Amino acid sequence: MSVSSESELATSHRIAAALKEEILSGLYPPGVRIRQEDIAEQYGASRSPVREALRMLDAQGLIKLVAHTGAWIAELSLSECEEMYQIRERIEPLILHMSIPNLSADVIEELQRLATAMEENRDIETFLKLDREFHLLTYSGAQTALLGEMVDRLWNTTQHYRRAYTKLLAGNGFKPALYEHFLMLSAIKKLDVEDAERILYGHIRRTRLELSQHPGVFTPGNQ
Amino acid sequence: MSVSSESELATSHRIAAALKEEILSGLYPPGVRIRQEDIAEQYGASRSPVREALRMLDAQGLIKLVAHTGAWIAELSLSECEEMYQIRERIEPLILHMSIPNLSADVIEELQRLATAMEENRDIETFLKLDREFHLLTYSGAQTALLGEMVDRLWNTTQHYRRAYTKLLAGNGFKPALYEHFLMLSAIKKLDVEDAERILYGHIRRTRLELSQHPGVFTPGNQ
DNA sequence: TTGCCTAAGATTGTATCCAATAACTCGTTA
DNA sequence: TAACGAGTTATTGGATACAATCTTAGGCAA
Repeated sequence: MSVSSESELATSHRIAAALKEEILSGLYPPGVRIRQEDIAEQYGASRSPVREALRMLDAQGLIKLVAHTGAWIAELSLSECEEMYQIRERIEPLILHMSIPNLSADVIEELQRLATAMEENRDIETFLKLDREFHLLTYSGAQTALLGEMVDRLWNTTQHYRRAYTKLLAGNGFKPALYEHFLMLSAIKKLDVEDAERILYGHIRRTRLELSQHPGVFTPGNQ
Repeated sequence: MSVSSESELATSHRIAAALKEEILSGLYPPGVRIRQEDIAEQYGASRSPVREALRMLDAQGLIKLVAHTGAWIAELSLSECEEMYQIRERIEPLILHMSIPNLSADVIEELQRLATAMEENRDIETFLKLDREFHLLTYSGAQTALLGEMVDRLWNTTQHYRRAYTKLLAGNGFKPALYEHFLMLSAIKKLDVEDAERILYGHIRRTRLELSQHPGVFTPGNQ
C-alpha cells in the first residue's frame, strides 16, 4: 500500500505474493505438487519463509497442505465448484449492497469503461482480467473487515475453472454476461441497490448452471 | 479421525488445536499479546512449530499477526461484529438448506434434547456450549468443502462477544432464542427448508440488532 | 505375474543459532 | 516540563542442521 512495495515486506510475504500470482496466472495447474526446497531455491531463500508462505496460501485455499507429505495446487471437483458459486450467490449481493452507496463518480466511469472494453475484447486472458476487475471494482466501496477477503478467496479458488470454462465458450457465450454487466451498472447508477443485488445473484447463478453443464472442465488433462 | 487422536499429529497442529481451545474458552481475552517463546515453553517445544501454529490461528481469524511485531488475540469492533452477523445471515441459511435433507432421525432427536436442555439451563457457559452445538448440529448434514469451515470461523471469531452479550442478558433475554430454536426444529422435522431458512435468518438478524444495542460489549475492560 | 515386505532415498517437521527489526529506557535539550 | 533522540534490550524473522516420516524401488514368495 505504500512507496516501497517489495523490499520492506518480510521474505515470507514476498514469496507468498509471488507464488500467488504464478498460481492465479495458470502457471501451475491444479493438482501439481509443490516442493519446499524448489520454491526456496527459486526465490533464493531458505525453507523457513517458504513454509510460512505455503501456510498463508493454504489458508487462502490456493494450495493444500498435508502434514508430513507435502503441498499441492488446490483442485476442485464440480460439486465443490458449484458450492463456491452458491456461496458467491449469497455473499456477493451483500458486499455489493454495502458498496453501492460509497461508489464515486470516478469509479462508475471506470466501470463503464471496463464493461465496454469487454464488449470489444475477444482474448480469453483479457476477458478474465476485465471481468474480475469489473466485479471487484463494484465491491470497492464496501468498507469490510472480512467480507472482502472472503470474496477474494472465492474468486481465487475458482480461477482455474473460470479460465477453462471461458475457453470452452470461446467467444460466443459471453453475451449474456455482458448484458448483465450493463444492467447491473445501470442499477448502480440509479443507486437501486435491490435491483443490482438481484441482477448479480442471477448473473452468478446462471454461470453456475452453465458451468455444471460442462463437467469436462473438471476432468484432469482436459482444458 | 482415528484411534490415537493426539500423538500422531504434528507438534504444530497439536499446539494450534490446544491454543484454539484456550482462546475460545475465554482464557485469553481479545487484545492480549501472545509471545512465541511463552507458548513454546508452555508446550515444551521450540518456536518453529509455534510459529506455524500461530499462522494457522491467524488464518482462522482467532489471532492477528503483524510482521516483525507479534501476535495478538483478535479483537472486533461493533461494526466488524455486525458485519460477521450479516454474513452469517446470508450463509447459514444456505448451509442449513444443504443440510436438512440429510439429517438422520438420531440427529433430530439430539436436536430436540439440546433445545430442551437450553430451556432448563441457567448457566452462561453452558448456554454458549449448547447453543453452538445445536446450530452446528443442524448444519451437520451438509456435505461441504468450504462452507462448513467458513461458518465455523464466523462462530469462532464472534465467540468472545457472544459470551459478553450473553452475560449482559443474564437469563431474561434468552427466551426469543429458545422459541426460534423450537420453531426451526419443527420446520426441520417437516423438511420445510424454506421456512427453516427464514426462521434462521430472523434468528441471526434479531441477535445482531440486539447486539448493536449493547455497544458496551465492545469497550475493553467492560464485560 | 501379482502382492507384500524391506530398505534406501527423498521430503517434510523441529530445534537451534544468528540477524533484523521493533520497543523501551534514559538522558539531553529547548 | 515536555519532546526528541541515541543506545540498549526484547522479540520476531530467517538460515542451517538434524530428526521423523513418508514414498518409492527392488527383491522375494505365492
